[in-house]
Amino acid sequence: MPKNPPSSQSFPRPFTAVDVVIFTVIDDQLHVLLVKRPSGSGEPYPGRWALPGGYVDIERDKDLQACALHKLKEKTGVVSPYLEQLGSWGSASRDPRGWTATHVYFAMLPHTAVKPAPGSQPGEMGWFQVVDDGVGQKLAFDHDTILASAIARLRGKAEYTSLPAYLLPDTFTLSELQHVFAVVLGRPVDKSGFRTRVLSAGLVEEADGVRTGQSRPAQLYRLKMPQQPTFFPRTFNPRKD
Amino acid sequence: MPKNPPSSQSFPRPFTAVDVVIFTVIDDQLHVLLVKRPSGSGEPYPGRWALPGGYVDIERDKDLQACALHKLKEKTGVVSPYLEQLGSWGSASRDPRGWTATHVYFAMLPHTAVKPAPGSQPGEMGWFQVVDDGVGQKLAFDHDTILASAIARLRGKAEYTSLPAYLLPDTFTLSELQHVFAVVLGRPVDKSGFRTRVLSAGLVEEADGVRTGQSRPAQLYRLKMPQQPTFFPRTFNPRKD
DNA sequence: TTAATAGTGTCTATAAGACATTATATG
DNA sequence: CATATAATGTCTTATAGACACTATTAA
Repeated sequence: MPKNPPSSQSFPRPFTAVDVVIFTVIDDQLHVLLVKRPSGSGEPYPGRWALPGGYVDIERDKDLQACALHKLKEKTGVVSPYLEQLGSWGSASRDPRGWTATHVYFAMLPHTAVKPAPGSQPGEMGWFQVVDDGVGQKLAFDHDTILASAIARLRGKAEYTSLPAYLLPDTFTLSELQHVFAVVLGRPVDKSGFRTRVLSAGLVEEADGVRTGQSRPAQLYRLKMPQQPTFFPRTFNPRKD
Repeated sequence: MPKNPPSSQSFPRPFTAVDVVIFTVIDDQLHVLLVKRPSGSGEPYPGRWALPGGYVDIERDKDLQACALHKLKEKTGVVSPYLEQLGSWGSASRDPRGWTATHVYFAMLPHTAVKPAPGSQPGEMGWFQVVDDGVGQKLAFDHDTILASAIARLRGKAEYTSLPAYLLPDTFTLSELQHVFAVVLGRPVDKSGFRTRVLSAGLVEEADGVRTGQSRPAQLYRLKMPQQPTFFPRTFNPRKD
């Protein structure tokens, strides 16, 4: 990062922001968390829904990921979610307040882990169902584009990694796991093939206990290595006839 | 990106930079372009090698990608390379001059396309062979980490996409294509399987002419859709015996 | 004619897709 | 016993891997 006014560095700097795309599954549907833009004067996109985020505070945030985790905890109470970087968007035109670059993170949570934020007003924040490549309404800034990119990433990675597993609580049955893959992929997933795939990849290990219901109880499992997603040797590849 | 001093926005802002990891193949080896840090007083990491890049100029650069393309053209003369975003790195500590976030791009070029930059001194810029996860020496800033991440991305994507094809000129033989995959993956690639894979994925189409040499001439091919990489239905998966 | 590389064919291994069958719980 | 879902089994198909074989050029 070379040649710029040595010692002074007084040239104008863009704004630096962090936004977080937070996914969860509610009632068997993929949802994303949005917050309402404030309506004060001078505020861009007043009243519009937007991804949770904000400017980097160089006093408080030691790095970008810490900033993202902070915003995530603020909105959901969740401390260690699955979090990966999605990308960054920066241009002169995306924010009327000036040249802004935002670093976007991508989080996945079981809905059971979310605690309503204590100090927040109802109506300022909400879970929106994901339909196709968005939430069916225009968002603030370029957040439509960013959200579409996050959805594409999630669906794409669901074809060859274990990502959707992070939408479930710590223990789950194989049927629940299969179901959350089907929800993310938007198509049915074959049971037998799915089980072989998951078990032979060493994605899960048995946990104590079973899930009881109206029928035969199901074995509980947990992720063997929750720190990082597992890569399957092949993508899902349904026959096209 | 909400709630901050309305109207004023006079809080301190991080520096915003763009760096570019530029890969090419020289003499059958993967190489990356590095530039030497200036040695003036107040300059961080004087004399060290670093990724080409620099601060975003909000007057000149309309967005991050334009900034990356500008830096790429400046160093190599190349105008439309394969370019994708790698990620961003930002923290209080990665640059002694202050809180800095850099947006890193990832480019791939045929070495034949590179024109020596007109105004640059020799010794200020060089192609370094990639060995394992770096270039065998400590780089400026956190550029070791960034470079390792870029190498991992390239090798990883070579397992299931056509990315390495962007290291070749417009037309190439299937043997040349197979060879550049072997160079990137760091292991031999079977000829027959590779050809079926490439041809049935519709990655390439025949171009006019053949490559002549000491033996049977080889058909030339070109990428069918150079705008975006092709995804193969499976990863490479050599038997482990 | 030989060397060298281009290009094809054959066989096997792996894992997914489709779908049928068996197992085990509740009511 | 009926029902529901868990769990497993069977058969087919797609594609990679290994490697042998044929084709076509130059020297």
